[in-house]
This record gives sequence, C-alpha cells and structure tokens, in this order.
Amino acid sequence: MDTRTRIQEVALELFTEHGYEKTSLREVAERLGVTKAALYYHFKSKEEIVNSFVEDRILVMDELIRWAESQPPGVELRRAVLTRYADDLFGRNRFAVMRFFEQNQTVLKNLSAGLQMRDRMLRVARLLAGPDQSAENEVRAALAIFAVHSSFFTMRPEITAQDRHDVALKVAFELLDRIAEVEAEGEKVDAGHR
Amino acid sequence: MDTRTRIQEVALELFTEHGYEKTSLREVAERLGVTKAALYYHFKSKEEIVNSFVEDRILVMDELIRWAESQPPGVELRRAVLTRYADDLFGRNRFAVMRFFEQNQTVLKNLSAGLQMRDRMLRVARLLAGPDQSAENEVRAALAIFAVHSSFFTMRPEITAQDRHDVALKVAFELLDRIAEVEAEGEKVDAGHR
DNA sequence: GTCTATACCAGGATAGAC
DNA sequence: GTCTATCCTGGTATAGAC
Repeated sequence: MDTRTRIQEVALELFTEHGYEKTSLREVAERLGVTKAALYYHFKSKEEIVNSFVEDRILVMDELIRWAESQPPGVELRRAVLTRYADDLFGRNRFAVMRFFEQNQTVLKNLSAGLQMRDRMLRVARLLAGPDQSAENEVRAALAIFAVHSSFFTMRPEITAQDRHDVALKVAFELLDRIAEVEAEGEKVDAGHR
Repeated sequence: MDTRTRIQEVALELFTEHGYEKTSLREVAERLGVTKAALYYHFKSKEEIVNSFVEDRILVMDELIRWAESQPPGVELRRAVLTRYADDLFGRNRFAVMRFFEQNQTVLKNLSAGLQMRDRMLRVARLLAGPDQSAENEVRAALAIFAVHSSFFTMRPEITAQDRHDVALKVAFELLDRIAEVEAEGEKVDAGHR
C-alpha cells in the first residue's frame, strides 16, 4: 500500500483514539517508520490529512441532500431521509470516519472539514424540521439526527450494531412523526383563522 | 478582585471562545497583564484552572442526584428531575461554564473535570431511563437531556432564553412521557405471561 | 505571599540536502 | 520521496526579586 494511504489510516486511527490535538505528527510518523518531515511531503499540514479522509463523507452527504430535495415532501420522505442518512454515513464499516467526528467535535469547528460537514448536517436538519420554522420542530429534527449518531456511543456495548441501528431509528421516527403531527395541527389552526 | 478569580474568568472566556487546547496560557496571562509564571503560582497546571471553575457544577449535580434518589419514582419525578437539571445547571446566567462544556467535549474526556461531569450525567440519564434497562428508553433519556443542552446552540439566535428553556423541556417531556408509556406496556406484557 | 526572568522540552511547520 | 536541521510557539519548572 502506498505511503499516502498508510498515513491516512494511521492518522484516522490515532486522531479518533487519542483526539486530533493530542496526537502529534511525530507519533504518526514513528508508527510508519518515517520522520515528521516525510508526512509533509504527502500533506500540506495536519489539517490536510483530516480533509483527505473526510472529503468522501461530504460527497455522500451532498448526494443525499440533492436526492431529498428532488422528492415530494411528507412523512415518508422524512423517514426515508433519516434511514438513508444512517445507512450512507454509518453503514458497511464506514463509521470509522464518523467516530472520528464524534470524538473531535470541538476541533472540527476550526477545521474546514468540520465546517463543511456541519453545514450539510444543518441542511438535513432543516429538511427534517419542515417548512413551518417552529423552534420545537427544529429541536425534534436535531434530536432525530442525534439519535442516529448517539446510537454508536450512548448504548451499552453488548448491544449489536443492528440493534443500535434499529433502536435509534425507532426513537427517531417517533420524533419525525411528531413533527408531522404538529405541522398538521398548525395548518388546521391557520385554516380556522381564515 | 483578586488575581486568582480574574484568571478563572479570563480563562473560562477564552477556553470557551477559542477552545481549551487552542488557548495558550500566554494569552491568558497577557490579557491580565502578568506573565505565564504568575498563573503557575495560583494554579498547578492548565487543567487545574478548569477544575477550579467546574467543581461548583459538580456539587450542584451531586445535590440533584441525591435529591432525585430520595424521591418516589414516577412520571412526575422524571419531569421534575429534568426541570431542576435545566434550572440548576443553566439558570441565572450560570451557563457560562456549561457553554465551556459544550465547546470542549473532546478535551474533557482526558480531563478529570470532564470525567466527573460525564459520570454525573450518566447517572441522571439512568434515573430518567428508569429500571427497565431497555435500549430504547436509554436513548430517549439521553435525548431528553441533550434537548436541554441543545437548547443553547441548536435554535436560531432570535429566540429568547425563556423560549429556549420552554421549548427544550416541552420536547424533552414528550420523550420522558414516552418512556413511562413503554414501561407500562412492558409490565402489561409481563403480567400476561404469568 | 505574589510575581518576574529564564530555561527546558515537545509539537507544527519549512528549507534544503540527498 | 525521504531526511536533517532549524524555527517558533506552548506547557511546565524553578530560582529568586519584592
């Protein structure tokens, strides 16, 4: 395997395990049997290493958002968006990068990769919250997304990946359905006022 | 005001604004017109500064947990615990420290203050999730707590503090009530099996 | 008891040799 | 494509001034 890929793998592992800031490039280099300066041949900076393995997740999110915006809105779409969100981002052992995100939320606020990911998540949240712009539906949407993420670190370790997935979506769907209920009530009130 | 207190104030502000790791002690010292070494007279280390202003919040949490464990369980207690959680931790402009927590989740995993706070939050979560130990109720409890925290950064800025508080608790109560519902259903099933 | 001066070592980054 | 040497900044430690 080429050095560039090996750097990405080792960095992702250490950044996730010990945190981005607490991982020195010397550690990464030593684990690969090279010097710090060698890393700087392959990547412009420490941050660039992060960008390189996050890029892919951003593209997946963009694809999801583009698809969601092309569909007719409704309860079914909300559920479908969140299901796809969970499967695309965390499915098939792809969650290594997502675990990195969970473990490094703070730093990511100052990293371009983090800001881009944040932006995508906000757009998904807005899709789920619907057009009524109520604060409570925004909270419900945020919690639904958080349920999916939390399924990887909130639950007890003996629970299987499949169960985590199913439980997270079950609770999240309750929140999404409640959003739709509140929307419907709001429209009834509007109609009554006319 | 004495230097020790001023160090705490400036450090809390900078640690929250720019992050714990990205804030150097030189910055803190300069802002106070002293040298780095002066800080080391008042605090053993950078981490000690954090401990000093988090201590207080830990005591508040301990008090809340002790009280909750002395009360008869039920739906009402859950709501009361979460209400008190929100008021004790975030009330009366006390949320500066909580904002520090939100902004520094990663580092706090390696800091004693963070581990202690984490431990308290887990215990509150267990109280809210109830005795049935189901994964879905654990998720609901975690989300209810997260709703309170998120109320300070998820919602749009034009929403008042009072509204944030109310909306967060409203959504959180729906989750808590659902926990109780699921518990009741579980007991019915148990009874049917006997 | 409160602080300054100074030094040490580790971490990110760069220039230039091979 | 990789290394040595070097720079600057950051956390930490200590000696000593007032």
